[in-house]
Amino acid sequence: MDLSAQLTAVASPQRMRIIAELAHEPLHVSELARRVGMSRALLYMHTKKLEEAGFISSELLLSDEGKAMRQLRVEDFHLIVNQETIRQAVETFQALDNEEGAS
Amino acid sequence: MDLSAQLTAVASPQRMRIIAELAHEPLHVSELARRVGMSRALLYMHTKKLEEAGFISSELLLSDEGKAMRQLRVEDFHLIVNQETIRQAVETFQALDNEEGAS
DNA sequence: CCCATGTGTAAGTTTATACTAACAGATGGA
DNA sequence: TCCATCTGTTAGTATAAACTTACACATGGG
Repeated sequence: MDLSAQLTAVASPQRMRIIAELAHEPLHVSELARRVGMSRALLYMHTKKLEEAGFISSELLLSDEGKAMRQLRVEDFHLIVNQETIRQAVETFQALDNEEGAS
Repeated sequence: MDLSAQLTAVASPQRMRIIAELAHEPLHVSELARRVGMSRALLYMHTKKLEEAGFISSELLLSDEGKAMRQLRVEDFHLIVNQETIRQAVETFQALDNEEGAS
């Protein structure tokens, strides 16, 4: 997962809101949807991006009533964005472009 | 300029490429367009976003031949993205939402 | 005068992202 | 059985971002 994709995933205010909410405590999908005020379908798209970028993780649990629930939690992460890290990221995806073009 | 807007501005691979190029040396618009391989019109949109977010700055100069040229250069910046900075950013734009709603 | 270089910008198209509505299935309790 | 809760997913729409094309204008040199 390159820096650009990670930043794209985290740049959205809605997804920041999700991270902030989960940083307070892990929650299952429906409860999170209520707290941030969005549909599960939409939340699903956002959490999918966050999970692919490594910001959150999910685990299937059984609640006390025996119902399956997906619990979401925040992963530890620490991104630094400056000239140096950007230069490195650009070198990385230029290398990837060369591989594709060389076939 | 909030964190979300800054991250949105810098998350694009094309804009990262522009920053990396300008980090090497300041350039005028047409020269930068040639190096990154895009039209001036498109470059204008990208540099506008980068300038609004504070990543680059521009200055109108006169070249040796007396032609007006806009020189672009990278500003110093250092963004940190973790649970703490995201939590702060979310508080900030929730406060803004309240101001709007209170009118 | 015309051409090459530089500047900015408006208008339209295309593509990606965000979002809504609707479906299908499971469990436990009244 | 029916209702409330939970899960996942598809298909369509609406909005935003990215990109192209084309214009207008300035300077210096052949």
